[in-house]
Amino acid sequence: MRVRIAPSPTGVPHVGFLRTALFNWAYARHTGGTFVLRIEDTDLARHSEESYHQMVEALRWLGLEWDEGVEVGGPHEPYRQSQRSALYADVLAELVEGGYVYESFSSPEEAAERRRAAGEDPQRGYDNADRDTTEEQKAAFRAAGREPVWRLRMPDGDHSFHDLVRGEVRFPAGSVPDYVVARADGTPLYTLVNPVDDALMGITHVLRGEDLLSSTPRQLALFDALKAIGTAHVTPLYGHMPYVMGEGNRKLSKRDPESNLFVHRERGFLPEGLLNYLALLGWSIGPHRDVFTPAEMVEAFDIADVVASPSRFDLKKAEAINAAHMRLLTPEAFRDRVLARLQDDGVLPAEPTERQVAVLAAAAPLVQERMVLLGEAAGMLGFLFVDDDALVVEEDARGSLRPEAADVLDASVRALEALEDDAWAAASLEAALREALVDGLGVKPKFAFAPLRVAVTGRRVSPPLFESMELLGRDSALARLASLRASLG
RNA sequence: GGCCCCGUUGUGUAGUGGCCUAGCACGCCGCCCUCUCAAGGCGGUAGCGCGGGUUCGAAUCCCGUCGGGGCUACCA
Repeated sequence: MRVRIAPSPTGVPHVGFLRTALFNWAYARHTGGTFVLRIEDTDLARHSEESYHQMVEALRWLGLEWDEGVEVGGPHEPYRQSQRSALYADVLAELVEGGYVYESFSSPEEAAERRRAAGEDPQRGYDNADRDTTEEQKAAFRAAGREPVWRLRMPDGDHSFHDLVRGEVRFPAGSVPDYVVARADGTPLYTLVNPVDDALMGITHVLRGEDLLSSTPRQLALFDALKAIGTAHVTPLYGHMPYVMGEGNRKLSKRDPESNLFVHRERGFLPEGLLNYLALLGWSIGPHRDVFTPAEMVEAFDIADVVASPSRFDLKKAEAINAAHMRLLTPEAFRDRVLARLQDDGVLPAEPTERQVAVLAAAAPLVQERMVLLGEAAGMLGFLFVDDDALVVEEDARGSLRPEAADVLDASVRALEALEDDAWAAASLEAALREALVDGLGVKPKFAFAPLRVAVTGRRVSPPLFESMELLGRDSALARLASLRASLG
């Protein structure tokens, strides 16, 4: 079993493509087959090296490692079409020799005109009229300075095949015209190159996007010819993945930020979280369950279980799945990922101090089930790694303060200062503050602790207050209480 | 226009003739818990596009219809 993905590096990595890549990868891993990465960069005008690197990076970030292909090599090198021109020229020559392709001099306008003259819809395209052009006519065209393209002669009759996800698909005779496989100058088109590479690389299953469904009869016809000339030995089975939709009723567009894998990474999705969500777009691991690991997916995945109908990319659901994966992480793994993210965000240095490492280790478990995305780490934990006088009290936090905040802070400071140094721990802090504020001032817990949270963390939402104060330490906590108190006048 | 694909609550799905008074998850709403926010618990909201068949029985099979999408390049 050999599958491949063949991205055209013309943009940023799109989640729809990545979902297709994921299904290919999972199927290969499930069956013990081989996953190939080939780059379709025949259209030099549109592809970019930067985009190529992004494709590779995106696949690796998601953990979709390929067994053969660019960067890792393999028995069918090279894996970039732009470097395989000689191969295509050979195959084209053999197709010409075998009479499977022919020279076609009609321009699109001429074909349309003939359709009109015959009373047909000109939009039906080329009409196979050049199949019988005589050598004399060809000579005349050439004498007139005209150049032909090469077209594959489509077999007569209906074209049907068994799609791995949709079942039997049939195209009636005459609905698929002979199509162009190479330009006049011999440069091959995608229509030739894609099946030729699949043939040469021994691809057995082509799992690709639904947009290619209607070109399948043409590729199957080419495969027949390739087999006849000895280039292909097996015809792959085809399966077409449904679209990933965006807002409204349209495909998730390249211009839609949600389509860009890197914006999700930047926001702090876990690779396994996003992978899990992508898998849910058209596949289900089973009833009553939708959170699973890549390994569990590999174990369960079968292309036959992919649904045929398009699905909408739902960021809310994606985030919920990611949140579940955050909680699934071991505390150590979670801490490590948070550390890396905090470093990326400039909250912690590349070489954190022992103290910072210790604080993070103690703090991470406090936020593991409060975070949906890694990107929230800086906001949730930043207060632990900032100097007291540099703490920013956010606007909405300050705005949430009630009139009794000053009294609460005063009482808190008094109670806290009375606390022995070795009693500076969450449980005793809570006991002391409850006594002073709830019992002493008669303020409801909800309102008693809010000003403290704002003072200590600068935010309305934070890790648990007493644990936070313990981590911060006595001096820092008291300084922040005093600071907010002073700003209240 | 032609051809192709698709059609279960707002979203993703389970469902392959009786287990379906259609399950699960996300979302949304409410309640509980609670130092915030989460997490967790409980409850609620909302669906088989429509019309005909076939059958004792249809979300499941057939036909039609409507709706949506795609393809229809000397792009990939």
